[in-house]
Amino acid sequence: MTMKIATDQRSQRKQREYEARREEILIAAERKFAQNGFFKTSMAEIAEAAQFAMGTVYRFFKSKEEIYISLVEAKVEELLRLLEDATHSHVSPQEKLRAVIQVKLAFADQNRAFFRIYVSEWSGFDWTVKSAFGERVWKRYLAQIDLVAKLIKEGIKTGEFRKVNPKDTSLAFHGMLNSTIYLWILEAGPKESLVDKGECLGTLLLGGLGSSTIKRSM
Amino acid sequence: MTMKIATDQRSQRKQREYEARREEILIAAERKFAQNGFFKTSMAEIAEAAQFAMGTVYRFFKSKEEIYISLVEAKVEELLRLLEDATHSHVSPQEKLRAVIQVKLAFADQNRAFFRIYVSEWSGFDWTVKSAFGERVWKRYLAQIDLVAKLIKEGIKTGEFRKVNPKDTSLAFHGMLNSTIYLWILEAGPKESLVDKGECLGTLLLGGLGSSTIKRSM
DNA sequence: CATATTGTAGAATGACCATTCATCTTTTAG
DNA sequence: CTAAAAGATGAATGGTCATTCTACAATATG
Repeated sequence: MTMKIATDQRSQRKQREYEARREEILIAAERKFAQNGFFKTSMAEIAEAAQFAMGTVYRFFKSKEEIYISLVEAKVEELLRLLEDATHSHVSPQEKLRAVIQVKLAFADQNRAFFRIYVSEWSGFDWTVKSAFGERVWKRYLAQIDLVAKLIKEGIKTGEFRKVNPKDTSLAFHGMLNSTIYLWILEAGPKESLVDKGECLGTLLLGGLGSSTIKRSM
Repeated sequence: MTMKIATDQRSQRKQREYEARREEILIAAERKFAQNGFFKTSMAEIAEAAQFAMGTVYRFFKSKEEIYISLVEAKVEELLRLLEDATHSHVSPQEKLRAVIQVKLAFADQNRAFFRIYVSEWSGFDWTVKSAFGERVWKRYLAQIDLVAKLIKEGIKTGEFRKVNPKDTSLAFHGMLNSTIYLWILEAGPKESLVDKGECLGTLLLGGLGSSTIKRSM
């Protein structure tokens, strides 16, 4: 019996170590993919960056594609979850909208390397990796759009927002966010804070560019 | 002498035919690249689509990369020129902004296949093809942003626009446009008109989402 | 019409890289 | 300590192209 327990514990440790190694590979791969993209990153590079031999990497992932998929999918899901949470913890549509901005920008701030991949893929992804995957990621993106579209619809109902097409507007909103994030990734060293731009974006979206006296019900 | 002229004319025809063939290859390549992206399009496919043998394609372009570059660069330049023209033929910043929207959407409408490439590259391009090129294309994109940023600055000066950060706002504006274009490319058959969405985008940008009474001087 | 020149063809070459596998090393367990 | 088992290794394999090259066709020239 004691034997059994000891064995259990040891295999638990094994399990943990396995996960840790897997994680290390993912992190190394994230760095490489962000640097050179999917096609121009070789398994040899990934293995080297993770400090394993190629064969070993294959013990953890059955293909290069699988690494990529694991990477992107995990993060996309995390982001979506964060967004959902954020919108649950606010009441007015306007506040929710601002929360979405904050969450997304903060996430990008935290996951710079990943976003480098994601933003360049969200648009043209289907042709990169098998489409079953592309579709799953795409679904998540549409879910984000939907989430915001619902907010907008809600706001229209309460009279807080003008009568617009919710989906188109949500889409435009995401475009605003993504382009802001992407330029920041390309240009900024860690100098300017991405999150700071959220305030401006929120105001722009809500109040528009026109100079007619704006009532910003903060 | 007559000889000379005849030869000249013949060589002119040759010249024309050369250009025409080159063009044909570009068109075929555009279709293929839009379909499968840069990496997953082989020279064999391009050659077949253009109805030439591979060796022949290489008489016109020295590499696959060169085909891609010619393709994207020509269009990017055209778009930028169109945008510049459009902004010269209007007076108020607001009109100019709406013109930008119209031109860009109309261009996408006309160049569906190309935009499929462009929008997926504008963000993550550096890793696809040599960066000297990536940079040139990127410059054009920044030029678009600058163009609009200037409009905005102008509008702020005339009091027509609110006091915002012109560059950030311009960036957000382009994000709106690009995401709208891209979803349209992915989803729509030729059913809905992209250009029709321009009206909504313009109004959203100028008047914002907030329900405060908007004065749309349209 | 003959031949020189220019254009076309697509098979052969060579580089690259994901994946596999025979071998070596470490860990486990009796 | 020692024989299995499990893990790690990186050279070898095989497939996929971009690019080149040699042979073939069309066109120009005299």
